[in-house]
Amino acid sequence: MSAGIPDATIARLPVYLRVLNALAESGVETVSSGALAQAAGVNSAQLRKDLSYLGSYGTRGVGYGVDYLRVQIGREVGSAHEWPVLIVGIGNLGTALANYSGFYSRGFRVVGLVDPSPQLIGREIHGLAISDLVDLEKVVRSTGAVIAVIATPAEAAQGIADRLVAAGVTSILNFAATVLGVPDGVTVRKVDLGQELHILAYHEQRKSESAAVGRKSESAAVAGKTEIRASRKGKS
Amino acid sequence: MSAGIPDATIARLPVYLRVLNALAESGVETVSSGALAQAAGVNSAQLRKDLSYLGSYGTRGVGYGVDYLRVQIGREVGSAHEWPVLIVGIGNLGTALANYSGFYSRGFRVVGLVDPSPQLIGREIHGLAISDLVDLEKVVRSTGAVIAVIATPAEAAQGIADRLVAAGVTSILNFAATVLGVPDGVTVRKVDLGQELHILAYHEQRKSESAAVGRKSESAAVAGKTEIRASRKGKS
DNA sequence: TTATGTGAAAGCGTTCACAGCC
DNA sequence: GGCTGTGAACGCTTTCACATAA
Repeated sequence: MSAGIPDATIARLPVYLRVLNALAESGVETVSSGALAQAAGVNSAQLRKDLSYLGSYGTRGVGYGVDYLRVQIGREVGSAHEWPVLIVGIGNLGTALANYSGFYSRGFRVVGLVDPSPQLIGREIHGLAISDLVDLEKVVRSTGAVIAVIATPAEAAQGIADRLVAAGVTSILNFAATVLGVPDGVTVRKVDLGQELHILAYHEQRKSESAAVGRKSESAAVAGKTEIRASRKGKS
Repeated sequence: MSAGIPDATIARLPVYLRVLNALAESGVETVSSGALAQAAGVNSAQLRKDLSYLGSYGTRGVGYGVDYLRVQIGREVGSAHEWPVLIVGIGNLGTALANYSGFYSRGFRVVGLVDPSPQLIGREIHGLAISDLVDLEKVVRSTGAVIAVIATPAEAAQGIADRLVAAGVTSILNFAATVLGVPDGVTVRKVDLGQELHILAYHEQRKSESAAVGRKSESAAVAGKTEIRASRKGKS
């Protein structure tokens, strides 16, 4: 069954898929959960549990068939479905997103670029012309996009979100530094580029603090959980 | 005490700070947890719990002093500390990050930009010239940066990470689509721009599936957890 | 014997609900 | 009376540990 897969797992599936693709290119035919997990940077139990949500695609005592698993994950990841995506705000970030090849390989198609700047309107990125912000609703309707990315300044974000929702968009990825209010039934995910850096800085500070303590009393610092290893994303 | 604040809380503090700054500008002197929480897009209990990690800075029956709370959060968020940050890979994403004002307001200073492209070397962003990748170690040492951002293609990321670590960097924010191996004591956080979009698409698919079911049997769809509301970030 | 698949335990983070203080 | 601060409950995620199957 493919019902109720946790968000955390959904987020990792594309990573597994990328590793599997690399393995397939190297001619590897079978892979164990341990090897796959290491390549993907996760615990092997986690990998097995993640895959178990999709079904039992491994062989006990052997491992997973690389090609078979690629197909299975691919189905879930949505190579099946091609999602048209609209990007609003074609500054540096919006341009980076429009150029981002990672979207394409996951089944996303950037079908619309919107910006209010006269210097940008009409310019093309990968053959797609930037539309005027005043035509936002028109672009949403003509492309049929239900997923949109907001990469505008914070001040503009709420107004654009309102217009997107009114035009039929039901999922928004928000890069603007503001909290968006949307009606029920619309999903918003917020990405804050500063946030991640901020968490790093916090740990960095704690590292240097405990190092300072360590100089005073060696044992105390090393005890009480050293736990400063390479960490992965929490995320959600 | 400021020991062991959860990552999730650390990630939200800057949001609170931004809201408080806006309130202060509007001349508001006191704010309740409910009002602040709403503006920040979180549950009021969550906000109170988050603030309780910093200390007891509110007044029961009254609320929080806007200015006082700004100072307290500001201390924790690191306006105290100015973090020099290095960005490697000045493509669209790297440029977007170099221009991102959100870093500055959180106490980060972009002190180095590095790229191998001859077309980019020497160009300036906000008065900071792009250095040659071959001088990476030199830049790390001269700037004293311990935090670096990797915004390069996936193939280059691991090699650059190795060089950064060897040069003394201990925290890396990785935008490249690859898992970085680093020694103990070095922290890596990975940001995958496709991942967030991917989670949105998964929910979008489930929305349309349950809508289809809804057309067949109205009650079944609405029962069993409608739970499609505006969601926030899971973080990690 | 080997490696998967999965209940059970542990760990985190969020939310509830109310005691405590102004 | 009102709002903060927080123990307890809840839910989601990760990890352990082992039964299960090749």
